[in-house]
Amino acid sequence: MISLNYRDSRPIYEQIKDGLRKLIVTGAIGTDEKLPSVRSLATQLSINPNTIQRAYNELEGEGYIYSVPGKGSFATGDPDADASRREELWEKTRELLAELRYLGVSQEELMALLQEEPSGGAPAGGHKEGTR
Amino acid sequence: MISLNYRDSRPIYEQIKDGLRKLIVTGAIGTDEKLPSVRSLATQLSINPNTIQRAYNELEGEGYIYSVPGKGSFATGDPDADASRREELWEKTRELLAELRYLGVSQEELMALLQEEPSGGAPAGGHKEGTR
DNA sequence: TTAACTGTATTAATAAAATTAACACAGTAT
DNA sequence: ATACTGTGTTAATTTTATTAATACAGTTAA
Repeated sequence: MISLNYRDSRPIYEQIKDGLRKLIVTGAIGTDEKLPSVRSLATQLSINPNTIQRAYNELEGEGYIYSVPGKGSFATGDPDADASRREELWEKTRELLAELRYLGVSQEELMALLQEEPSGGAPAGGHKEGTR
Repeated sequence: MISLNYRDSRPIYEQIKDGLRKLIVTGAIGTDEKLPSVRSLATQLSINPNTIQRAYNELEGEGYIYSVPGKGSFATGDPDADASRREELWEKTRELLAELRYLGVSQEELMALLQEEPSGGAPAGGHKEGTR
């Protein structure tokens, strides 16, 4: 489900955050779908539960998941509460595009990337309201 | 020229790398233009020269600058040697787009971002979110 | 040639951050 | 009742980042 790269300089909890977020935004983990429990994921990845909890906690703070004590953690379907995150991503994308252009990527290629099949991901239609 | 954010969890040398890279890929620092010296930038930012050196060293490894002992460090003009970096950025962009879509950004808005003036980076008005 | 720059390198000490460890508490489900 | 679940706390440990103090060699201009 998630793979860790210990040669990566980035902290483990960051890698976990990115991995889970990717699964969520691509739709691999659907709305209100249950994520692995803190302890099970810790066991699976052979790391400390506290590290997982940190990742989950921050993901919840960013609006990507919500947690119900005693039940579990679930993927959020409606993340629109987070406008600053969108601003941040917007700027980051702008910078990435600038760098890609610098590296010789043409406008046509970038256009093609944009037209790519959105990986079955974002639920274009409505979404279900969960218990929140 | 470069600003540091000590509240940011990211290491200083990473912030410096990103800042300089951004200046280079946007053309703010032109081809073969001289970068501030290791010591002067360290003094300017009130940090240790070794930290600057680390940033410069890694940027050189990634092909964005080249250094001449005794003379200085300069921006690279022809970075095409680095194909893996492009691959990495490509994938990163793909993930960013997926997340932006998940956050409700429409294809039209993304298209607009792509059409933006590549150089000055004129915001061309906010990308205010519509009906949600 | 001297003086003041430049990048580079090395080793050690210190500071900061991440990770682990060992628990405890309370809610949920079977 | 038992075994899950998320959450919280405190401390120890490990890893990483940063600083410190030098040194060496090439460059540049006075």
